[in-house]
Amino acid sequence: MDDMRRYVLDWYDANRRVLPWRAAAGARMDPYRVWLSEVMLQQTTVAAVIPYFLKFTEKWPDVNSLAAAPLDDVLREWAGLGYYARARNLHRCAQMVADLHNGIFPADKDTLQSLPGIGDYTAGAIAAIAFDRPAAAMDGNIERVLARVFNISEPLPGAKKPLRALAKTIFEGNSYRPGDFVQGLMDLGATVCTPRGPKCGLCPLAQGCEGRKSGAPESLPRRTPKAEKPSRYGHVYWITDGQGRVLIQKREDRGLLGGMMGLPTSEWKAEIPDHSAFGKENPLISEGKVLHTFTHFHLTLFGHRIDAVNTIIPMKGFSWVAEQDCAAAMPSVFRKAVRLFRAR
DNA sequence: GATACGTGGTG
DNA sequence: TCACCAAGTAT
Repeated sequence: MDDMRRYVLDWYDANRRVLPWRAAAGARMDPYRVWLSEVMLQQTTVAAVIPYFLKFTEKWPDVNSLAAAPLDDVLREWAGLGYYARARNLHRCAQMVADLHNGIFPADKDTLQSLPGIGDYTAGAIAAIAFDRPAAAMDGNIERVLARVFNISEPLPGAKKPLRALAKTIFEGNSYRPGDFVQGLMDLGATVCTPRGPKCGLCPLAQGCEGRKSGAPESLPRRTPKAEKPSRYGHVYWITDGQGRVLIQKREDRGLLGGMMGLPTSEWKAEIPDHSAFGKENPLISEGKVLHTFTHFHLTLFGHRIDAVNTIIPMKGFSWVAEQDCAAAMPSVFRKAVRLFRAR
């Protein structure tokens, strides 16, 4: 086990990735930047996160400035990154750190985990990376590396338990460079022990890797197959005032796309909607459809345009905005819809 | 423990 | 092309 630690650290010293949230080798990390990057990286690729991280840190360089910002500003900047509960929790967490901890992030894993949006992994990662504490932190990369090195053939999520026990053994109880060890293991998983086509020839752990000896490291970790995604259908509306403005809606602040801006839509149902209900009095102009896949269902939205409706007084939650910049604050599904309508 | 919750890249 | 996947958390 100590060999593994040394191999990973040596490899990390020679191969560590340069990332915007990372300090120079050996330098102290800013807990705010560690926290912000870890939350953004939850289920999200490095490439997708980088521009958002740069935007956020430029606009809000520390936790107090983020805490002082209106939630709607934070949601606007988060638009397009997905999993919007993260942005709502991020803002709540910033306010709690600012108000309850005088703007200083706690270093203790359990205290970190009590904050909104910080779960088992993120709490361990912040404790280890920002404060160099020997805390267990198991993300998908480390899960994969461990499943291969120790040849854990039980499929996920059942394998979570033995993997978690393994992680606890590996991370806790050794206080030599715990932050670098966590990051080294993650970099190794991201660049060498990759989900497909692992580069075992470049791996510092290849010699003792049981998964490699078994002949099919790429098949690890195994997963139980996921259920097929159902489909849902609805309508999306492009309602203009004839003066370059379009009607938008702020969505309910919980649930799917909670608190985000969007175009007005009907409910999304499992049945394909019946257009004939409007009969020949149909005031809508059909504009094609938007296809989008969320985590747990496929969505088809039928587009409709209503032009020059300048007599509408927006109800609560609705407002007129300039067509040009309406998409910026919206999640991707609505950006697709805006693109559809503006292309005409 | 199971489910809700986004998005863009990839083979 | 399209199912799968990537630095998970909350309920």
